[in-house]
Amino acid sequence: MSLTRKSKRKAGNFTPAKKRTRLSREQREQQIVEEAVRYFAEVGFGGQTRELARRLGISQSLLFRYFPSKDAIVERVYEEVYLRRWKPEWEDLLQDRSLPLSDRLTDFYLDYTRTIFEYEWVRILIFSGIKGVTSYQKYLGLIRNRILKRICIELRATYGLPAPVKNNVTQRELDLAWSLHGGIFYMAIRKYIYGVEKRGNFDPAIKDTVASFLNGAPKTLKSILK
Amino acid sequence: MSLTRKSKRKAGNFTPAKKRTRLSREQREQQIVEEAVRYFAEVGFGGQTRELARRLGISQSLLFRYFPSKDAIVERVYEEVYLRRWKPEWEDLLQDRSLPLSDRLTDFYLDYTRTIFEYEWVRILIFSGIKGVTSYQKYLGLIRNRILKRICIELRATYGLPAPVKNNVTQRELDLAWSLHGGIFYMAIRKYIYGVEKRGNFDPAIKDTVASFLNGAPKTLKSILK
DNA sequence: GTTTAAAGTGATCACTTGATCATTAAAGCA
DNA sequence: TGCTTTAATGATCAAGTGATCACTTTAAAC
Repeated sequence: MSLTRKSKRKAGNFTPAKKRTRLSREQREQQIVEEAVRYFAEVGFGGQTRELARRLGISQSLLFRYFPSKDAIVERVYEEVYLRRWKPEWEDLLQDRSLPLSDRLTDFYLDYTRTIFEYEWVRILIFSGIKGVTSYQKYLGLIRNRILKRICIELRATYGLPAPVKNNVTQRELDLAWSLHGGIFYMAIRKYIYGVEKRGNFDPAIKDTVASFLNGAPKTLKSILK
Repeated sequence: MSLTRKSKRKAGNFTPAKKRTRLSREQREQQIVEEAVRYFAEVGFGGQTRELARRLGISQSLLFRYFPSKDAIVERVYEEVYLRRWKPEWEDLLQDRSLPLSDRLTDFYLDYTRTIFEYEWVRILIFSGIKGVTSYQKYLGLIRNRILKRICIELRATYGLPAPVKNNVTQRELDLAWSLHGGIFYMAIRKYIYGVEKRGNFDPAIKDTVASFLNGAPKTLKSILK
């Protein structure tokens, strides 16, 4: 490619019969955000505004009429991805003692992974960790406090161990719950980050993992809690 | 800042008494690689050659006398990080049936994590996944074939299950081993990617995780293998 | 001390990339 | 239909960014 910028400009002679589509503020913004999620999930946050605009079929400058900067778009992408995917009913399900714990845990992880195991979600989550963004740290806080802590409490209740004082579980218990969670989440990493997993359905693997955890953790827990 | 590029050049009048250090080809190359590992681990592969040169205290152009392109530097960083950390003795340890399997598994994961749980290693591994680099896919292949498959075979031998034909274990068995591995590896991700873990020593968590796995997996395995 | 091979540098190129702004053109309203 | 509002655009700026190359300097060989 040897054309200079200048000659490129001059070359634009025949106008290719374009018609501007004029959307409402809200519609266009929504459209930009959706495409930004897709685009940045694919290429990372190093992606260019020009390419994003091209995919949207709009001019690059229009992006800056909706967002003050690229960073603002990125910030919005986080929001979109993290906040829209938390189901409060997960917490209820986990502590519904009318069901066996094995059913609760299995159902939770089947639904959790159905919600989370998605190309865009997993990749943006990893990208944001790398960029040092705190949104995902907040998200991990939710997992820890709303899910894993709950799991520890229910494990104690189910296997005849003393209930924790003021819901304070020990670090070692929590670590055990993290290893369950991490084992399941790592399936998503293998699939969406490394592309070494082709299958779409992890349900059998998840069921086995939860079953194995429930077979083994109680004994370990008992020894942890003396 | 309103200086143009041109005026900036002209402004360089007093020379700050610099003395070039002249190293041998091998020494300088080694130095560049080492700093590149540190630098790219910190900021990702989007980092600039100018900044890398600044950290090395050399001119940016010198980098291109040692590597034909930035990509070549990146490629070298992968090599450095992946290939130098595989210990063949791990495979021997895992199949040494004179030791109880629980000892073998625990010792392996304690040593594996001591080798791998390092800022540079974990971050570059994640970056390379994002860039679609195949080196890490190869690495995951090693884990799968040399470690996890071995673990499945030893589990069968230890718990009186039929040995696999030609060392071919089932997908479900392998998934279970992956969930152990992922659970442990996810600790590193939480620490080095998300920075939500401050402690340096994961040994107790690893011991508990392995113990819990060995308590629970055999029963699940038996049902998997009918 | 001189010579000289090669390590090292500064200036510069060509291109990229986020951001700005004067201008253009759709759509709603009179 | 003409008027007004504001969504949308193209050209352009300024600061990067990887890469190149003619020239400079160092340290080992003689």
